[in-house]
Amino acid sequence: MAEQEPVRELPTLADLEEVEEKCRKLWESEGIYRYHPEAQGEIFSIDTPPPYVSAAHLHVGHAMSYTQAEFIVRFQRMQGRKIFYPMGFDDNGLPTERYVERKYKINKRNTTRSEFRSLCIEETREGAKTYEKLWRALGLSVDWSLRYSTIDEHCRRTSQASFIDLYEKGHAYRADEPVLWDTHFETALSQADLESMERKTKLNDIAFELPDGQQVVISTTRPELLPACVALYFNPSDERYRHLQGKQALVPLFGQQVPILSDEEVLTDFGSGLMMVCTFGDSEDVARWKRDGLETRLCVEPNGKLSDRAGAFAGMQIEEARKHITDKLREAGLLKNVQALKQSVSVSERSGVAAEFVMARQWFINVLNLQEAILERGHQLRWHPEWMEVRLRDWVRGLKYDWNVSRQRFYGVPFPVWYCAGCHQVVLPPRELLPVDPIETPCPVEECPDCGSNQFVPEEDVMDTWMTSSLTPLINANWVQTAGRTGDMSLHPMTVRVQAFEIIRTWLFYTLVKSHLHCDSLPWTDVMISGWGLSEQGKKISKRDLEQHTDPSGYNRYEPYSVIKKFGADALRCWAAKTNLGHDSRYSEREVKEGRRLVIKLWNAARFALMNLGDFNPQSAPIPTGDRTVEDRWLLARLQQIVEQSTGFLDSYEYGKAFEQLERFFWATFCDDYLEMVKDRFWNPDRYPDEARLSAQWTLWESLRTILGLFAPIIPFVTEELYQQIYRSWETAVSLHVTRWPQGNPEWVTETPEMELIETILKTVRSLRTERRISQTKQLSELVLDLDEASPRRQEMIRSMEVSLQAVARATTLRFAPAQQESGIEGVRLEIAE
RNA sequence: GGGCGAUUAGCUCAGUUGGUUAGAGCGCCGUCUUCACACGGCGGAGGUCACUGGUUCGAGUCCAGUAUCGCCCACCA
Repeated sequence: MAEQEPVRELPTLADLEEVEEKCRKLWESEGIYRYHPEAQGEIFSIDTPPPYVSAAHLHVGHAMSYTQAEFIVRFQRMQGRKIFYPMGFDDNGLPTERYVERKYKINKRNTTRSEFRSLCIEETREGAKTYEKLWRALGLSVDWSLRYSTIDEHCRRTSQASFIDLYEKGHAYRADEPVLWDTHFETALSQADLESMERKTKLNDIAFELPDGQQVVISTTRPELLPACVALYFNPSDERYRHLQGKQALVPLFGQQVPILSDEEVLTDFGSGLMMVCTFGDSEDVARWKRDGLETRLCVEPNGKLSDRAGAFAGMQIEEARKHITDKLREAGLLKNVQALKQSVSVSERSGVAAEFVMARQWFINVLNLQEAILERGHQLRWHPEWMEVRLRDWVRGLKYDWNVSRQRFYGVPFPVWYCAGCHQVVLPPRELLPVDPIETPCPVEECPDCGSNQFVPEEDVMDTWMTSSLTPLINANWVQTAGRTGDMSLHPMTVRVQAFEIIRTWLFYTLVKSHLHCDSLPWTDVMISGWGLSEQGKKISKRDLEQHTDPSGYNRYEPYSVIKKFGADALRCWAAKTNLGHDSRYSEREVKEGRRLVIKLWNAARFALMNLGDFNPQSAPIPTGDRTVEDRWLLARLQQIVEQSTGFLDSYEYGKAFEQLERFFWATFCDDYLEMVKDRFWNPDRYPDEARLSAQWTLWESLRTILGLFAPIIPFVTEELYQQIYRSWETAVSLHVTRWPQGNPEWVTETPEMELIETILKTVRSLRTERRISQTKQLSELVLDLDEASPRRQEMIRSMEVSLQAVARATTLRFAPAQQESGIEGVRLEIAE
């Protein structure tokens, strides 16, 4: 125990911001979030999303999901676990590149790789500062010494080692195939980079000519792909076209001959029942091209313009070409019909442009052959909430392609690969050289082991950003053994992955794949999936929302840092705590204000307690629970129940339920009822034996301390300050957040049947006061109880509780006499007098 | 077209394994200020628990179906 005297008075709460700042400084200077590898105990480690720093349009939704995870961290820390809580930043990827492109008005074509990269690095550094400032302001109990950035040396080494390991184990392959392509960023994409979008389009019926001069009509939404047309298909059961089997048709405007083939999957009732297949309009075209060995006639260039194959239309963008080709067909009388059609198309998630197919040589990771294994892994995880698992299941079952990991971009981790100029053999560097950039580093191998050539070509592509972020558990566990980094493979699998639902198909899925392939294990044992914070209207908070509501004072109601400035981090956290895990939540400033009210109420309740503890010595012998007054035992019994429930809820990630019942208990039971009942013992000490007053003091002292502990994970700041002001000098822990989670006391559970009477009388008297416009705190001259019709047993019980009843009514005297008002207790009537 | 989630008081939401007159906060109405807090206390009004059937002694809670909203997925060219 410390030497200093306890604070015997709490000031009124003047400045919340100041209190929070004080706590931040304390936590930092005491290093209470530090991970201690050498300490004893069970590890609780958290794999938390490294945000895209450049997409720095932070809103309260981000604050919500990070905070929800952090409630659990604080709880587990107080449970005595060794907390490993790193924070990462994801600097790779198209979001960063797009941000830089827009900010500096540059693109892939008019800048150099190194210039582009340095701008990205600069921007991400700035972005990371904004995030770190917010996370600290929010009170996230992150160990900042464990931070990583997906572009830093350790992460590059880890991703490159991952690639090499996968290659050596035969899970990575290079293939020249039609790949999903983003014509804006001019890079390949993977299936996970797509999202589907509804759009209105036109279904065009176009006439093709047969050798005999007859016409057949096909239906297509993409007439601009006529130059790429390689076949027509009909359904073999379709009598209209059966006679065409094996014949050739002439493509209008472009003149190539294409075979007419049949396929059972062609719908007879869609359009004319005759479809054209191009290289490539969609994934179905790709499938038929592969299956039937169709010709390859690409007409869309990587930049989204039509190639020379399109003749007069070459150089036009797709949309533009569509219009011109349609016009031309119409002029020629070959456009037989046009109808509106609603269509869902795959677009690139990052650029929003429709995905095309382009032939390109790319690196792939085998995932199609892992579907069963990953489903099994997914099932081994403990999901919170459980129903989120179906999102992974649906995604894995719907996989169509292996994972394309090549990106024709600048800002990302390079492939650690050279190719032999002679025989194209893949050449990999030894692991100790990692990370490498093959563009800047000469190939470490002198001559090709296959052909002896000493000329090598570097791989110029970078890896998909998920190649790195899928490794966060291995980055944290220092799988590649980077010197000087904290963490080792005892951390893998980690305890819990926390993230929102939309990246289950990417981050969660790919991470499962990586740990499965590298370590034959799960990456973590638990996953905690949060929902989204939405606008008041229930919509995704957009960049425009953030910009529109900026008022001159600099306050923006969706911007978490200004919310914290205005209402306090504790208040914002309360809002996050009110949303059940996995559910979206409409942001509501009202709810944040409610949180602030709770913080203030807590302060004031503590202030009240302290006012009555001036002569209390916590080192004296406690009064045994059994010897305390019925009110005190009643409070303690309820508190014990709350302790047990809170613990159970938080253990199963149900912070929302824990908070809800705790808040209700604190406000209604502790403040409104218990504190009111206990006042009389302090205001009129002469009516009570010393033990009754001491009983109240012990109960206040212990229950307030317990309440602070229970609230600590949700509202860490104000509870810390109260701990420091009131309890610190009597305890050893430097911070509330490294004290043990409240255990309560099994002895607190006692039966207090009398309290039912007291509560009933309290309610009735309050009601009468309100009805007669008497202040609740005003001392009444008299409480009259009429027991004439009560049972002898009840009479006896009531008479034994005179002091309590008088106290609860705040009456100077208690008299038994006839009365008129129903008391709520059978056979008992009462009356009050001012 | 398939899947998941939601539908409970004016608003935002709780309602554990089906069990007596369905809860909270905000808002509203009324009222109370020497003695923690008016960012407070007390009292009150307000709900055919989306709809239709079914199981049951009994359903907001279980089953089937319908509708509306949101999200995810899906090749109808």
